[in-house]
Amino acid sequence: MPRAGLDQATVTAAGAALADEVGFGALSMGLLAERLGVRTPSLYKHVTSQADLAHRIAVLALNEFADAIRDAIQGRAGREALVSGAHAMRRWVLAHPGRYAAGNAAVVTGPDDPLLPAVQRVLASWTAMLHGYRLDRGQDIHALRMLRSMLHGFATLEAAGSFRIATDIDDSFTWMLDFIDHGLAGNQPDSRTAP
Amino acid sequence: MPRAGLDQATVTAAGAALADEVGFGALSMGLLAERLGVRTPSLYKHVTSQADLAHRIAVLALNEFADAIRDAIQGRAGREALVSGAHAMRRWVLAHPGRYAAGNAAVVTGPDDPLLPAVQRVLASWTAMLHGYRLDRGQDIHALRMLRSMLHGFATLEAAGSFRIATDIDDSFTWMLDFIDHGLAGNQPDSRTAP
DNA sequence: CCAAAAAGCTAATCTCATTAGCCAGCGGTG
DNA sequence: CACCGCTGGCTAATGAGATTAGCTTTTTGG
Repeated sequence: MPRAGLDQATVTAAGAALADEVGFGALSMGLLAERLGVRTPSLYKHVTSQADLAHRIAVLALNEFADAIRDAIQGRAGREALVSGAHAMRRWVLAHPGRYAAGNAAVVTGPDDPLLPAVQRVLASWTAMLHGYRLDRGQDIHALRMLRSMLHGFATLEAAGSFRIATDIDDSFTWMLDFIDHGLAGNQPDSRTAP
Repeated sequence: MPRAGLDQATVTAAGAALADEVGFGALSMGLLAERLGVRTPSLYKHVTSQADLAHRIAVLALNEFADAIRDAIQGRAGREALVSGAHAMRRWVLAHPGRYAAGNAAVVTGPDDPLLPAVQRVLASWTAMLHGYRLDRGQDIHALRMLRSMLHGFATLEAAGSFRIATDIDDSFTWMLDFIDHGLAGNQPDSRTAP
């Protein structure tokens, strides 16, 4: 019988896809093996452990995530960049909840962990976007943390189904971005939208 | 030999304490049993399953969480209430990471789930706090969602050790609360603090 | 003091992750 | 074309955890 022809990348990609389908927490070696048409122990020829698999999925996920945000911010500035980037992030998380969870659960293991550059890429995009607001020195780090908190919090709460009231969640997200934009733009409500 | 004298409440409380110590994810029936000086199967005389235990911990946690926020907001309004409540929440999460994780992982199972009133209590406190800002009709729900996203996001990122830069995290938290307060107060930076 | 309910315990089952050891397909070499 | 070594897949076995079954003994109401 011919071999399945798996390799690290294939197994990782399949794991990521499966995590999106069944939830990162429900991802198991057995389920993944079945999905790949192989017996469970065979997976260990490509990943050293379930933790290793999870880490590889996280690296893959964070790079895709970084790509999505970078592309959404490209060529835009200020409010445009904020809104585009934030919506891209939200869309990506809703489309890839398992990958997002894997990325959040991952821990940097050492100085040459490929997770590190992936994380940096995400932060670099947000930082570049914030530069458009020309904040005072020292405010950048606070604004970045606030932005991350807000977007990450919104994404996880939404993914967890914690927004239960009927009011449209899209509206809340847009409202929140407006709030941030106005605040960052220096409390000058209409300065950016007036003709 | 005398009995250990356990009951549901004791087991749940011990489980919550253990979750705070070792992390909610590392909580196991065996570890809890050992902590209580009993054999693992004995726990099943008090909780029906590990999922049941986790749910009970979540209910306990959310009620304690609600208490902390209610107490912090009591007797204050506007910025005072926001800052006090937010700091109380942050302090509570840092002191009880396992409980907080249990509360987040919990899912409402039915219409008479005791988790429901606990969640409502938390939301009610935040809603009451926001009333102090006299927002326009329809804005409340958006502001509430933004507040939850921001605080939950900050708390989870901080608990996960995701804020790695040296800059003081306390400062970022305070900066974020100022940002929110200013925005909610209607983009009138000094209207609330001027004599 | 007695009987039933409650709370512990041991032994056994099941699900998973992981390891050990065997065997066959594949690619390159003579 | 036959051969060799590596690699990827397989079966069998181990070990941690959750959970269940069934037995025993403390507790408690009468």
